Amino acid sequence: MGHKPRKEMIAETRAKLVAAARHAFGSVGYAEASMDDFTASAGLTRGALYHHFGDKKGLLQAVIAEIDAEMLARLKIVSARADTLWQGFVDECTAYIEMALEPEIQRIVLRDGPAVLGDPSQWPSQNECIRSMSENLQKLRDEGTIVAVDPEAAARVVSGASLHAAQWIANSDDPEATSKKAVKAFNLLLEGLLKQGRRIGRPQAPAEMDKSPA
Amino acid sequence: MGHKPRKEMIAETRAKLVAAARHAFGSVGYAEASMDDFTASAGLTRGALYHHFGDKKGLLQAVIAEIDAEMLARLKIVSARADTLWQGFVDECTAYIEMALEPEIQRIVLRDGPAVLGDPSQWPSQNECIRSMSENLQKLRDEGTIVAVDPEAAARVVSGASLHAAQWIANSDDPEATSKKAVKAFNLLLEGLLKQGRRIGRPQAPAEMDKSPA
DNA sequence: AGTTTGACATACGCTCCGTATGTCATTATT
DNA sequence: AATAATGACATACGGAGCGTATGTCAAACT
Repeated sequence: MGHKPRKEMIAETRAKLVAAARHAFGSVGYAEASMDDFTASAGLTRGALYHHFGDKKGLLQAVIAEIDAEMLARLKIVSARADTLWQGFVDECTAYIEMALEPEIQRIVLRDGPAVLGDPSQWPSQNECIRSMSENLQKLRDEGTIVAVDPEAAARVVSGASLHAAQWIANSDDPEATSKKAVKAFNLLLEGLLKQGRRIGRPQAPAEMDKSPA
Repeated sequence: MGHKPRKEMIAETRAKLVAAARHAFGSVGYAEASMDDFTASAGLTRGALYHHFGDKKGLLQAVIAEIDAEMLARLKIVSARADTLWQGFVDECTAYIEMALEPEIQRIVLRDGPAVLGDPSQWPSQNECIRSMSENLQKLRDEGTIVAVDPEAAARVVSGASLHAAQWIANSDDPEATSKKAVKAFNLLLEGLLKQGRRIGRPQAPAEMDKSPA
């Protein structure tokens, strides 16, 4: 039985390192994660890490890139199966909030990432989720659903809002109740983007997710 | 010539440590700031630091509390001199964005703080700015200007939006242009909170800051 | 005056990171 | 096919930084 080809072994090593780091970063945080420890847990040493990723930051970048790609894929699925563009956009935002509730994403991508690598808007992965959101907003603008606004600008403030909503929910004593309040407030903000008259009347009671404008 | 009373000397020492740490954290970041270095720059040693603040995190907390207090004071001034509650709220948000552009605030409070101390919503200083914003929103709701929404929820998503707007602006190649786009998008979101009909008609051209509803 | 308290400095050990070097298998060369 | 060269890792070493344990000295107390 032949050994696996070289390329595969290398890819496997990289994958093992990324997986081990992802677990360590996600559970104890970047600063507390010992390189000796988590490389050992992958059956390797720091030698491999420095060889493949240059340094600890480089590995964090790789981990974030991986998570970011997964997030993007999930978001695409969500927005693709909506009936209208607006509904897809709203659904995508909601999904974004839900993803930001996951501890791994919150810790690695949303907290340690910016602290270690600087502002996400400068990342090479360019926060793919923002791009996706921008594209949707661009279409909504062309379609005439939302007012004239810079798509990227809107995408950034919206993602900021959803991100904080998620963090608030995640750290809340009663995530269920908090989630309802946060999502409602968030949806109100989103409606600020809609053109005059497209906004539907809202009952005072906790409303269902708004149906998209025809 | 008498030496200063004991209490004053101690307070002075604490202040010197906080000031030195604030400068170090703000310029090179929390992780890169050497305790030996910045305590020495204050004419002290780590002994004083551990005595007064327990550890490096404790000092970061003190620094953030100080900055937070300053931010709150500035925001109160801004909102106090507005003609209407809504205008005050909008002004306060704008001021929040502008403050978030300051490197020291951005780095210490918005990036390193959450990474080291966890989610700001759990901080003892409780993010005083959020509280202030919540109070304003509560009044706006009582007044009937905005729709029924949980004030804290709205405050959190709004601060998240403004924060990301600020980071985007701060790291932009052309802060002037980016600022215009970001603030416009942000103001649109804010209008989502207004009651039906209170929303003013918006021209397509980059609008001035909206005048408050009567 | 003697005792106690507490504000700070000094000293020590430990962990962790980055680099420099070594080793062995795979690939390229002739 | 034999040798050279590359590259994927492991090992070894040095340095920095942090936390703690201990020491010192002045101020407050009795």
